[in-house]
Formats: sequence, C-alpha cells, structure tokens
Amino acid sequence: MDKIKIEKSTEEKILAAAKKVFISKGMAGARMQDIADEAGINKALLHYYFRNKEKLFEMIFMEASQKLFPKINSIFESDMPLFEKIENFCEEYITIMSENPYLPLFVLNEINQDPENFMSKIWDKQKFPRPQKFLEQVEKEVKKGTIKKISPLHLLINLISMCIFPFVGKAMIQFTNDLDELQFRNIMIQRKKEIPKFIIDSIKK
Amino acid sequence: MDKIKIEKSTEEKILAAAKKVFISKGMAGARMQDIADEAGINKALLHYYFRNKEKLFEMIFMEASQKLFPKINSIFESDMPLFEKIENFCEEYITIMSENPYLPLFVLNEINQDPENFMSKIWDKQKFPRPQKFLEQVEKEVKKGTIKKISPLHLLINLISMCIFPFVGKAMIQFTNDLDELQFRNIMIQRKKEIPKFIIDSIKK
DNA sequence: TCCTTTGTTAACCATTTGGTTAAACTGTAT
DNA sequence: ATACAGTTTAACCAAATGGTTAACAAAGGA
Repeated sequence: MDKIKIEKSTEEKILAAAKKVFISKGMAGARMQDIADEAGINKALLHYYFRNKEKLFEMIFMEASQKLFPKINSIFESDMPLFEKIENFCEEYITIMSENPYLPLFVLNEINQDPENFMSKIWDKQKFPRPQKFLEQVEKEVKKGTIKKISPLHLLINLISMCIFPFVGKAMIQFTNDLDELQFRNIMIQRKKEIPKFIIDSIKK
Repeated sequence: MDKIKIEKSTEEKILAAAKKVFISKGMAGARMQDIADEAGINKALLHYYFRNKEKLFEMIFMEASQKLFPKINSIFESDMPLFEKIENFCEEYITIMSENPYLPLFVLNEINQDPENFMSKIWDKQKFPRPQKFLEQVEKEVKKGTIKKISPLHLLINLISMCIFPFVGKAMIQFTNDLDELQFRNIMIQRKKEIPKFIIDSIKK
C-alpha cells in the first residue's frame, strides 16, 4: 500500500457519499441519514453544507449528467472524418462510462421521472448534445456515395444505443450471460473496437 | 365514440393505477395515496385488496418483467434461420415495447436498485432470457462461413441494445432531436425494419 | 487571553407515509 | 323485513424522514 491517505474535507466526504447513495438508490430512494452515515458525519452537518436534499441532489445530478453528455459534443462537432469520428466516440465514451457504470441508468431514470424539473433546472445550464453536425455529415457522405444509403438519425441512435445500453442493462447482461465484474469490464473494452467495426461494416460500400 | 364503457372491477382499477404510478415514479417514489387517487378509491381499500405496498409492487413488477423478458426466449430458442430470427425479434420486441415505452427503464432500474431482492423473489419464478441457442447459432453460421467472423455475444448485445435503448433514452432522444410523441412512434416503427437491415448489412458476406 | 467565526453534534420538531380499525354501506339469500 | 357476507370509507396510529435548534468544540485573530 503505497497510497497516501489524504484527509478529505467534510464537503468532499459528503459529496462522495451523496454520489454513492443517490446513484445506487435514486433521488426518491435515498435517505439523508444514509448519506450522513456513509460520510461518517452527523445528519445536521449535511444541511449545514447543503441547504436541503434537493440542493444536494442537484449538485450530484449536475455532475453526473455533465459526465454523461458533454463529452459527446466535442466529438460530434469536430471536423474528423465520419469513420474516425465513430471510432473516437466509442473509445472515449465507453472509457468514461466504464469508470462510472451506474451513471447512465441513474441519469436517464431521473430525467424520465421528472422531465419538467430536469429541463428547467439542469438542461440549459450546460451544453446539451447537439448531434446536428453529425447528422449532416452522415447525410453528406450518403449523397457523395461514400457510404450506403442510411437514415442519419437511425445511425446515430444505433451508435449511442450500442455504447450506452450495456451499462443500463448491466445487471441483466451479467446475469443472463453469467459474467462477473471483470468479464463485464473486458467485454466493454472489446466493444470500443467491436462497435465501430460493426457499424462501419454495415455502412461502408 | 362507439366505445362501450365497461365498468372495471376495483381490483382492475387498482392494478391499472398502480402500474401507472409505479412505472412513472418507481417503487421508492410511488405513494400509496397517489395510487388510491389515481384509482379513485380510498387508500384503505388498497390494503384490503393487496396486503401492502411491497405485495402490490411485486405484482406490477412481475407483470412488467414478464412483458420485458419472456417473449425473447420463444424467438431465440426457435428453429428459424438466423436472419429471419433477427428480423422477427426486432419486429416483435419493438411492437410490444411501443405499447409500453416506459417499461424497460422501469424494470431495468428496479433490477439495478435491488438486485438481491429481485433475483430471489422474481427471477426464477419465470423463465429468464436464455440466449444460449442464439449464441450457438451465430457461432455455427460463422464456422460455416455464411456470415462474417463476429463475436456472438457482441452481436447479441448489439441487437438488444438497438431495440431496447431507444425506449430507455426516450426523453433524451426526443429532446435532443426535437421529436414529439408521434414522431418518436414513427421512428420506432421504422426501426423494426432498419435494425435488421443494419445488422444483416454488417454481418452478411 | 478573550472574542469571533466556523464546524459539529445531540436532541427535537413537523410532516409524510404505510398501514390499521371500526363503522357504514351494498347487495343477496332467507 | 332480517341477517349476513363482501366491500368501502373516515379517522386514526406509529414509524420514518427531512429539516431545525441550541449548545458546544476548534481555530484563529486582536
């Protein structure tokens, strides 16, 4: 153990605990007491640092959704060639999500459970996925005849589905295929290459 | 309006209301009072028909997960040729889910939030997805050389990802692409054909 | 050393929530 | 009419839960 134990500040301890509890139980299922226990502090201290449950949740959710979304844009809006862009996206995206495998389900579920609140408070504060440029790029390639005729939107949905879904359905996939954590991790590493290959095989002429 | 209004029994009213509330708010977020209101009855009547929240939830969750899972098996384990099987799966699966678009997120989220409880109580009561035969079939086709060399497991994950994820990420997809309910429905109808085409284009020789 | 600010806690409070009870209502057979 | 079973409700209860308070400890500056 050459890891030096650095004293985390109380605020950091709370945020780490809140992240863990919120992501595993969701906003409705999380208990302030659980978070306090997890952080090893008194419950009142939570309210000293963060006014209330909603504020604390918002902080965690913001961080989480920022991890889930904005990395997408920088790739989608870049000037890379299409195939390279697809490869890049899979690589980057799966790498980030592998470090936070429960994050996509958490974010998508909370969005779904309270869309109005989500949109108003969280949405416009950060850049949201703008797939426009990607869609146009696909259309251009189709017209140029460099790839098969395919609906850009369906291609986009296929791409993000194959990257994100395995994390959302992690428990199901692991159980039906009898995979432990390590095996799952390895499969996701493989998918960084498998998905682009699968897509490009499908659309290249 | 030539629809005849048939009086639903109280039990049916409760189940319908519970389904609606549980699926939109999840187990933890659902309130017994909400369900009672939705059903237009007194809260105590809920406990008259279903002992407690857990029992009521279990009933709804069972029904939901039975809709999400077992239809898969009959197709996966049939003797259809591979391409036909893929076409059949997409067609059937998306049709069912289009009638219950929020069901996949609900089920996957609850599984994730309480895996132990899920496994013990719900899991073995019903047949669970057995993709074995599908995987073997893919491997056989690869060896025969009728399709490209591809990992059967990745192909399977790709298939279910592209079918299920759009429902899980419905809110996100609708928002980023500015789609109303009807447009989303139509895109999912297209996907019944688009997904098999996309897959077969990728793996056929 | 005293005083002020910041951090931390135990005890407490008000509301929400799942669940119970006992009474009342409804239809049906006697 | 009466009795009886199943159904429905208003009122109630206890536990859980988010949040507050007041007292206390620690740190630092005058």
